[in-house]
Amino acid sequence: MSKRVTINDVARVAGVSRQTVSRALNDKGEIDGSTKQRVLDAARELGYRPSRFARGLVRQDSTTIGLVIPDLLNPFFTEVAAGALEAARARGWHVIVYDTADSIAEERGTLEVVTSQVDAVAGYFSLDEAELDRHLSGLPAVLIGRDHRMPRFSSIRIDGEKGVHEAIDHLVTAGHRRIGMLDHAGRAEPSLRRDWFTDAMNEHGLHAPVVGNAVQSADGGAEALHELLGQHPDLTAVFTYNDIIAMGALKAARKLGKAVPRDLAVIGFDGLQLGTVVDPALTSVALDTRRIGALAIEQAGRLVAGETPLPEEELLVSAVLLVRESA
Amino acid sequence: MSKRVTINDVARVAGVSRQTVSRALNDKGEIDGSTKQRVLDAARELGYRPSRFARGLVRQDSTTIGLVIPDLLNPFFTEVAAGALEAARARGWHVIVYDTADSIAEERGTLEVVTSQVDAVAGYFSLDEAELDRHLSGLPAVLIGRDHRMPRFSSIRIDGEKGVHEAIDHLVTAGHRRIGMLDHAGRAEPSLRRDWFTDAMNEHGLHAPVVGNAVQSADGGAEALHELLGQHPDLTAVFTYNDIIAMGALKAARKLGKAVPRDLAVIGFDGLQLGTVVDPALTSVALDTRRIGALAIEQAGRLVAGETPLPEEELLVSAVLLVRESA
DNA sequence: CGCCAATCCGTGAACGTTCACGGGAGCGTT
DNA sequence: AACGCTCCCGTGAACGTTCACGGATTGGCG
Repeated sequence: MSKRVTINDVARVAGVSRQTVSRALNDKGEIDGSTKQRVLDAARELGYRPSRFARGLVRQDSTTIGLVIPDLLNPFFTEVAAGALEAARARGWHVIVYDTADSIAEERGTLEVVTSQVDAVAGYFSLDEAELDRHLSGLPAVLIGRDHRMPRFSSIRIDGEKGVHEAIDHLVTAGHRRIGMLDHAGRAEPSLRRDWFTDAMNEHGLHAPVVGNAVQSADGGAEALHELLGQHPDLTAVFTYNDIIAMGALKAARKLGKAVPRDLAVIGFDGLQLGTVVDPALTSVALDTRRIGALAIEQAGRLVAGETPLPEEELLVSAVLLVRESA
Repeated sequence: MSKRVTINDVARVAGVSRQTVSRALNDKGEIDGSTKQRVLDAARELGYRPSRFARGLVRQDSTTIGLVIPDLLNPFFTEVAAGALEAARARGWHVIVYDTADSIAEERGTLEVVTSQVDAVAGYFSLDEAELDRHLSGLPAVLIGRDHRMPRFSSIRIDGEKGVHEAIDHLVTAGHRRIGMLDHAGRAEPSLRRDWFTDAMNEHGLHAPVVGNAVQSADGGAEALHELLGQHPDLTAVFTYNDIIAMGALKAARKLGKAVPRDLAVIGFDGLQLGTVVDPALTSVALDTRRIGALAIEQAGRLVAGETPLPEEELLVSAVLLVRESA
């Protein structure tokens, strides 16, 4: 548990002053070549590493942003995170990733600790704004996929309406009439995506869409499709809450002896890269996931830097139909 | 670009001293209930947030570890990262994630910047130890999946030998004799996994194993299988460098009209959760990915905290055959 | 009334670095 | 010889917080 080696130790060993050591290490000018080398040698000798705290304290740059994600193992969030990391790297910012494990308790715990570690936070939150505000105590925050009422927040909006309409158009054009949906079983109320689906169906004069609920996993999707087809064997197409569920459905369909897309068309939501590894490749209402992550980071960074934030209309990510093989 | 609001501002507004503000915010004792409330109100009013730098400077706790990963979109590394995040959260440590985008240049850039932001680093590096050491300048480092020679490093060793032997045993028992491998095409030299494969084959008296090279992606795996089967149509089984490649191979096999595992058995490496969403579910030589990440973080954290590091034998992660459906 | 303890609060110092400024040495110019 | 310029280096201050200590006020008790 030895004391930390400081810049003064290096200075003493090299026979110079603090400032000269600082100059040597930061490649500032105003220093002789030979003394610079001497300082560098001394630093290496002593195993000196500058304290990031002391350094951060005096120069105000160095921004790090907290990225809060419900579940890194969910490929959707992985892609968002990847986009965020890329954007941050381009700007020289740092990202601390927090995985809340889909748990409210963990989310609270994360919020508790995050304020003292980052300059701003972005991500997926499920707490209401009042509680968020209370925990964050003034920390700039960017909410993804969710609108804000308090002006202190910023948000990245996801618009899937157009994409879902395209998907249903695509199915109807191909002759489908009996189209079901696999919503997710997580929250109490039906999802926004389900609303888009219902609207799109109504627009084609197709009513009473059949809906099943799936846990957010491939197995959940498989089970839900089983159940749904058990009740409504005449369905010729299904739209799912997301790609994970769709991939489960794909597998279940094959087990049931249904060829995709001939006997059953499947359209997912998210447009994951992963959709290409299954057979047939998944047709999906695609979101630009990397862009979502990049926008979130960009906005968060601007908020802390005091730059002019991105305008509302640029914070919108729209989905489009990505036709592959499953429909 | 207003000045930062400091603890002194809060103190002035609340009509107390710095120290009292500090006490109020950190739930220390020795403070009257009413003044504490007054301070808290003032802090909220002003939007005060303590500087993490100043705080970190004076109290020496708060460790953050850098996690360096070649490609977060690769599900294998995602699982490792998830394990790392979980372990870090349990310990109250923070993790800054760096994605080097599979590029040496980015890896160098990351190393350049990482030393000033974290207390230790863990992850996958492709630079040689000498250069690593030069860039890291004394920063504790844990190498994953790779042995170290310099005692200053620590490493998480991956042993796949037993698992690969199990895999080949499994195939041979099922009657397979003509078994090929899809190695990865990245580095110059053949992989360790290929060595294990060759050894296992030799043990069964099966020589001259046929090997193809695949880019690390599903498409790469598909292409490589095409090519391999083109040259050696009599193969009845393939072992692949990893699951991603295997999933591509799976898809390619189906396109070629080969049923898996009847006409062609496929065994991957990694044991990704993802292997269950494809059909048939992927048989694989499985690694405990979460444990890899957790061990890396644990060891890195111990190094910075000065705790006794984990002994060599605990830093070993062994692979075992995970039989699902594709073989 | 005097004393002690408990409770609450404030003041200097320290953490380790960079910034702003100043100063000395050496050399050339007038 | 005086001056100015360039090059190199050092000293005080500042960043914002917590720690260690000491002081003031109050209440209780003999």
